[in-house]
Amino acid sequence: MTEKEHQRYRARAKVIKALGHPTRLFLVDQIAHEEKCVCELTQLVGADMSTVSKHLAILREAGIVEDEKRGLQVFYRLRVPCILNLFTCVEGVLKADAKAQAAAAR
Amino acid sequence: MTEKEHQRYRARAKVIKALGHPTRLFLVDQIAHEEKCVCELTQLVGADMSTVSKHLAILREAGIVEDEKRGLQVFYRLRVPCILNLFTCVEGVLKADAKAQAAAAR
DNA sequence: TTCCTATTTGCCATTTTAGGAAAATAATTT
DNA sequence: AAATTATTTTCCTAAAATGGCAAATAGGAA
Repeated sequence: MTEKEHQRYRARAKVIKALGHPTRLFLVDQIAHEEKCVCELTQLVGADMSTVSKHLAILREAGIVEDEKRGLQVFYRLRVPCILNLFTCVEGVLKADAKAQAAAAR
Repeated sequence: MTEKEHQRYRARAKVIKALGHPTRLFLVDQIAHEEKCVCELTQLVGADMSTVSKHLAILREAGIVEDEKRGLQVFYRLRVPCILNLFTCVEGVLKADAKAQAAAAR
């Protein structure tokens, strides 16, 4: 792997890694169809607001979501909708797992 | 987020997290179209074989790749081709980033 | 201004991840 | 059987990620 290649894979990995956390996946799902403020997301997640804020910051820095401040609140929305296709694929992996396990048990 | 939901998101995150590393993304790319043995992948990556083996194990445990031992060698291949679509989406994120940066600089 | 609310940031303890070196396994070859 | 090759596992250390609490920041309302 050349240095240039490595750099490219690092950039890609940063985006994917940002999605590699249960809470952040949940957040992406929550704002998939309509923007929501941190306060609402905090309630939905059920963790400290600072924790949720930091998760959102990671998604923002990865370029997956964008934010907009209106009054006191900050609203987050999905920036790249194709992310949702990813979920379909991941479900495919999990389904293949279930099938393989069933076959192994047979 | 209920416990059941959390469990579901954790399973999904495990799959995605497995992809969230430069070397593992590179490995997936390398075996995308034809299986390769650990020895060949080790040379391509340019790291310790034990390191590469461990990365492959993470991908296997996530259900993304599968392995087959033939003689002394172990060959790895992609198990879920839709993973490759993900790369397209990630490139989209990176491209959107570049565009936004260009706009901000203007 | 002062108070209140929403959000982010800094700090800290804990856990997880990464990667190399060496040892352990496994299948071939001599 | 002994030596060789490919791979995995174990051990260990360094680095990064997590998450809550408290403090800082920012905007709006009294």
